[in-house]
Amino acid sequence: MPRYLITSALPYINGVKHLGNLIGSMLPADVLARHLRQQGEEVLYICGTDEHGTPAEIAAFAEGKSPKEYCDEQYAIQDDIYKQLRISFDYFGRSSSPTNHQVTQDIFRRLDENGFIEERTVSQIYSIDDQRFLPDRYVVGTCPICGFKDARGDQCDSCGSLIDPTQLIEPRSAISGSTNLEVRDSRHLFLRLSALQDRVRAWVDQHQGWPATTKGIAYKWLDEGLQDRSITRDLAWGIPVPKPGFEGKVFYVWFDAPIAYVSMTVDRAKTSGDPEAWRAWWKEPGEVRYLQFMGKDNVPFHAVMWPATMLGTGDVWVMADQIKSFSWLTYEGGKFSTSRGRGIFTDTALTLFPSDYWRYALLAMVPEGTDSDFSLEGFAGLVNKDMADVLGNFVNRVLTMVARNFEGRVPEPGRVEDLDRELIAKCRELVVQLDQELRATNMRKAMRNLRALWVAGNEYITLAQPWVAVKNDRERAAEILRIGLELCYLYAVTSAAIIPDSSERIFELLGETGKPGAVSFEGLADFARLPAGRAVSAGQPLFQKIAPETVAELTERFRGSSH
RNA sequence: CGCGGGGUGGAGCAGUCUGGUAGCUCGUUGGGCUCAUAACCCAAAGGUCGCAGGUUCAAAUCCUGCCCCCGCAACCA
Repeated sequence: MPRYLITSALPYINGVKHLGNLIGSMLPADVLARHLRQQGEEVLYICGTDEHGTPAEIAAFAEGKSPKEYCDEQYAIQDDIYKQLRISFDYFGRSSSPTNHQVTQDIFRRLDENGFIEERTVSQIYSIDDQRFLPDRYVVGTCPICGFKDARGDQCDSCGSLIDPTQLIEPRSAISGSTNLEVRDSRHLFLRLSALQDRVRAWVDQHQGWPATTKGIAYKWLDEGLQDRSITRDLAWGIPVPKPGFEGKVFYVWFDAPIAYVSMTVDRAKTSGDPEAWRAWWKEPGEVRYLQFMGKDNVPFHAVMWPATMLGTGDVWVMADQIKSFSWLTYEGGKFSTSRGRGIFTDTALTLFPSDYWRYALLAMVPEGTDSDFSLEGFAGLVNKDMADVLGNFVNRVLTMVARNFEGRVPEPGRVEDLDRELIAKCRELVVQLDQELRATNMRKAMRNLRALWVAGNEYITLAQPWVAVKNDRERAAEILRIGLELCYLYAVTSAAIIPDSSERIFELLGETGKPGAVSFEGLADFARLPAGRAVSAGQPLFQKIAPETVAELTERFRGSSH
């Protein structure tokens, strides 16, 4: 039985992430991690913040802080949000940790020893007043083609032309606005991806089970031919390059970020008392099944660059078996935008509705394959219809009838009929399917399956008509309601990975002391979990509906500043 | 001719790789039920599968061309 290693693409440290970032990497990964643990599998789910690079340095500077201080604060904020969203990381680390410095430098040395590192001189814009080199996008000026005043150094946002920063008319620093710029030469180290291309392709060829998006992007890069890529930067905030002549330079964030998956595992091993425990996850390829989750923008790095890095070391590494990529979640038909305040971000989301509402709705609309659109109306529809009407109402109607007719206790088994047997057979089949879809990371299908289970329960109660039986056939009513309670138990267990809080709430109502997330699907549909006589409680409804006025108000509030 | 993804009943999506009665959720309409958060269950209506052409006994699915939308564009996370 393999061990399961799961990683979500590292969220960048700079600012709170939006709903699209959440559904595109962490939420599906969390569901898989929870589900596998629940089935008794050995799982390690790793994630953390990606902290290096120019944007972090500039954001820190803007707040008058050191990058370290800034990252410490931002890390705490993000960490707290993911806890509230019940993302069940086994470890949520940081790419700036001392361990990552060490691991990244070690891997670099191996690449260097193997001849995959090459020195080159590149010309870049240097800002004398900012005392730093400027990445292309941090140089702005007038577009030489269309005359747009605020064209960026890499591309003009107005006419779309690709430009070189040195072509800009009246170039200035995007950081300070200074026009005191010059072109300077700087020595950098390149990773010879061209020399690793064949190995990467051979590795990609071994993985036919990847989503079409992943394969498409990976082969696109390989078919165009991998270009050698600079892995160093003239920055202060990052991992120092351990090579004579490169003092004062750091690694490019995209070099050290994926390596941080390994480092974070090492950090976790250190804190757990067995410093060598990380090897079981990264050094024993045959024993581990490794699944990565990310938005499609991250695919080139996970399917091509990072594998090239690891293959280039010549060492044994666990590499991805599955690269599960997601498309974009648009917001009310357009893009989420931090600067325009358009869209809902995770911190705000948690102040509006409970975590489970977001988890359920986002997973039901997950952009698996094609882009999908988030609208508050759609969100409210899923919460109101699926959660409140179908699941919440089911639990409520069963518990209420038990409270009124059986003194709030689990009835003794009564007379069984064909209808019951059909329901049980159906549930058994759906539970097996749900397990299969979740393991295959088919989130949409899994969600449909889960909902089908809920509908099956409502259909059963409607046909069995316990409200009639309680009047004239008590033995039959007992069995129907006993099954109704068993269905509640089954719903708690099957939805534990999706909506963990609500799932636990159902267990509480059923008088269960354990956690639904610790109960495997094995034998779940036998309908014999609840002891007769057990007191259950008819509490408040599980979910509150979202009113149309609330939808209208929130739609207006998050529409953003311009159009 | 930059790259990738997409255009399927009112809305959001699956199906396209491996051609063969067009499927799911919501919404709408009708019926049932009345235990429950005016909830639940059943049924029906509604689509020339972006446009044009081609291959085939047969095309949403394969081929060619065109139109439109979204995202990305390698010192950008």
